[in-house]
Amino acid sequence: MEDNVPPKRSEFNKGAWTAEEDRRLAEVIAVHGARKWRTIANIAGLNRCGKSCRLRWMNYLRPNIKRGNITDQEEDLILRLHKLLGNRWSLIAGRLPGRSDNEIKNYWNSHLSKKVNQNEKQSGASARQGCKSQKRLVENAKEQGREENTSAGCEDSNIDFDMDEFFDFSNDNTFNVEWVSRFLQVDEGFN
DNA sequence: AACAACCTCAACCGCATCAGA
DNA sequence: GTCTGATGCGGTTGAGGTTGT
Repeated sequence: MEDNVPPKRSEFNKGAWTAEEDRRLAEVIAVHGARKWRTIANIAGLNRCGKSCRLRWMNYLRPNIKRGNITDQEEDLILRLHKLLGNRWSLIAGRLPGRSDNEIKNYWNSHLSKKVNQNEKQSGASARQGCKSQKRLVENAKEQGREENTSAGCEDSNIDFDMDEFFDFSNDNTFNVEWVSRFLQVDEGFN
């Protein structure tokens, strides 16, 4: 029955990574950089798919990665950003240095989603307020003269401007930083 | 002490998007 | 413009750990 079976991705190693695999992956990335993940997996002699290597690097091996001990400040920021962005974990993680999208997502699912649900039960209107907040976000952004680049979308919230670009703080976009922090302050009143 | 129920988090999967040929 | 492989993302799963009975 096993004859003539073509190689499949199911033949890759799965499950938890060993310390030796971690070491080999880190070594190869140190030399070749964190790209071409399939090549990296081959060079390292890891019987893992490229995706698996990337995930391991991004969530665990990457330099400066922080794991566990999410502070109150970070938690607060996650809550606020989730309110703005929804389940766009990579964007949220991008605002939390050293945190991975996977960790943020896990933390949300195991801790914060319950908190939020409880809060929403306590104040039934809060969900609607959240929508209002998002609408205000869009309207304010447009008022600030950013009508251009409004094509990409966030289907479930009817936000129709390019959130990725809007929240790209990486290129000295002080307008965004200041504006969002103002928004977050104003939004306090809705909680 | 033993077991069940629950929780956490690392890892996998499928899909969407991007980039190069 | 189209195709194909690579990459990135969010949802989901399951093993191991913790807590409650």
